[in-house]
Amino acid sequence: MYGPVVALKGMFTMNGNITIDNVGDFLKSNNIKPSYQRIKIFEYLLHSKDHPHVDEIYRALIDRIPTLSKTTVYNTLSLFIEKGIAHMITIEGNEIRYDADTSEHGHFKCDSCGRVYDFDAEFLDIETNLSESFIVSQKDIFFRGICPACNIKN
Amino acid sequence: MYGPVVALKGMFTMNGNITIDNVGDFLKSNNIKPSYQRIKIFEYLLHSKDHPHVDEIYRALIDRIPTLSKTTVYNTLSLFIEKGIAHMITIEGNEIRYDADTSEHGHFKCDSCGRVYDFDAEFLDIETNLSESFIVSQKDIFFRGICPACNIKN
DNA sequence: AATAAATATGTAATGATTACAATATAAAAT
DNA sequence: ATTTTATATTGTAATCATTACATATTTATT
Repeated sequence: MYGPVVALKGMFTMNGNITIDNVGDFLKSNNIKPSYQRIKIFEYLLHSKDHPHVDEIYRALIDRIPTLSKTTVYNTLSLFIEKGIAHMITIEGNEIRYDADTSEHGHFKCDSCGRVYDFDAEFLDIETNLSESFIVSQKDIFFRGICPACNIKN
Repeated sequence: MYGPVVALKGMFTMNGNITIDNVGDFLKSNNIKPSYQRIKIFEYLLHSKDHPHVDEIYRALIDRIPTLSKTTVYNTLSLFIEKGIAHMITIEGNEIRYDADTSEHGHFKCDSCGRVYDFDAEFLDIETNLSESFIVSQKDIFFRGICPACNIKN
């Protein structure tokens, strides 16, 4: 799961500005055939900072790809997750959000405005009583509360 | 939010065996009128270890409360969350689960069998770069992977 | 008991996700 | 190049959890 692709992953998730060609190569190197839709969807994931739902991705791309189907967005995201180049993040129960930044980081959701913020977190520091027999493949940290912008207003 | 009720909370969430009367008092002390449905729903939350969805709660209680409505389950859980005696936990995108254990702990979901395990985690140890202007009211840690039982099988 | 307030219920509506069959595109083979 | 095969995309319909809302029931108050 964490083969030589990891380096590429870092390269792409750290800076937000990459070209179409690179995304194609990136998909190929993860055993994903780089169709136009897949490239555009992954590009959007990379550049969007707000952990979009499927509907946001669809609405953002429908102008450029008039034939785009929501099913394709669902299928493509499932594929990305299966191949490990995107994460499904669990912010709230009834809306699935996606994140191309597969590096470990936390999410903060503001209960007032609904915005989702990223933050860095030292996952290695978390001490748990989980036995070694549990194979952990993904770690998520999720905080909620009131963000600075909303705190000032009220 | 963290008033004198905290002690009671601890009392109830640590051991699983309590009487109906206690739950009634507990609800009252949290400004919730203890109707029969509310008591039964909270009892089920307390005794179930698998972080049930609404549907599980409903199916578990419909025999004892034949007139029970799913809407009541939803309303009641929303009330519990509003009053701070239950948490909505975000295990996966399309299913909301509930937990009466409001003490800080992590959840592990097995990708193979789907079971959800609790584990203790030292939340205070988590170092983040979140500015102090963020008011954090809830912290969740969520791991996923393969549990020991499924690991042996495969 | 009568009135008012709070709870519970049932039905219908919403909205995200999935299933599935059909179409289109790309790759491989002859 | 044409046929064949596999892969990807699309659209429609079905499913399922959740919410909205109006009605009925229960509980509390006078």
